[in-house]
Amino acid sequence: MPELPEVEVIRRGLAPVLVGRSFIAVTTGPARLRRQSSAVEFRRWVIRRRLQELDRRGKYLLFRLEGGATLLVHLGMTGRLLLQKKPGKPPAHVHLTFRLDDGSRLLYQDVRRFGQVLVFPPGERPPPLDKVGLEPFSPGLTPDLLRQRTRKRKKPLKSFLLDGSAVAGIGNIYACEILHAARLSPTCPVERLSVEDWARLLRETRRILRAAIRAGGTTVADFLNSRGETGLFQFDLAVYARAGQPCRRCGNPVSRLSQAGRSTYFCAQCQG
DNA sequence: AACGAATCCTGTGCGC
DNA sequence: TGCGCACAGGATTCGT
Repeated sequence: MPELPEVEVIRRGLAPVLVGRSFIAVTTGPARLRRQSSAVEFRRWVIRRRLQELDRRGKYLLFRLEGGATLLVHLGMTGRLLLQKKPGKPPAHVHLTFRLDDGSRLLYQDVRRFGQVLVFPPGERPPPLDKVGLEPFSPGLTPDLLRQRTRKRKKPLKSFLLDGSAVAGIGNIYACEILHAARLSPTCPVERLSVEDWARLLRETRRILRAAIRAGGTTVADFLNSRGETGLFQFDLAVYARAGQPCRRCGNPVSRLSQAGRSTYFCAQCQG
């Protein structure tokens, strides 16, 4: 479900409430996530540890705990982190419940169970982070670097954006929107892009991600922030899930094709 | 090495 | 109304 903007919206919602608090109990549900630490590991490294910082890398959330352990959360497709101020009837598909020292609860809910919740002891770098590319807002990410990294590579531009090894945090929705905004074809092999093309792509990437964060993320089906609220950026989407409807720039009907098993929405006129 | 495809899950919405 | 099928925002693993 959530891409970089949605994860960042969750981070910004949780950080002011959670930082400085400590976890006092953890409960695990009957069904396991794709990747999930054991209850014993959670108790050992998370319980009675104060939360010092809440960071984000790509689509990963990193809870930095007192003593140096890290709790890593990836929301997969349908994961949610929900904050319950007062104990109430928990919603369905809650797989983890963290109780806090002020009586509130942090729930991890995930219908499809594609998510990950893993704890890493102090000093251990979480392996999933090794494959995460540069942050889109990092000053080190430049058009020249992108041009260098894509020499003699024939991967279609859309797949390149999705795989996250160069630029982190972009998923299917924002890949489609960014390519449309930059007027670049999703099928174009990356080796054919000029430095000017990469500069435009990078500019539009930053503009769209920033706007989506400001709008509280995109809710197409499942996304809710930590307070259970939807985002608003779905009303600003130019192409995603709009096959057959007129392109907002030129009026041509939006096309749809399948790339690497995912739907790509684009305007054949604007993105030729 | 660098691609694409299949895979892990459940829920929803469509056509018949 | 019910059934089967396609599809859904991600990351990993496997085959070519």
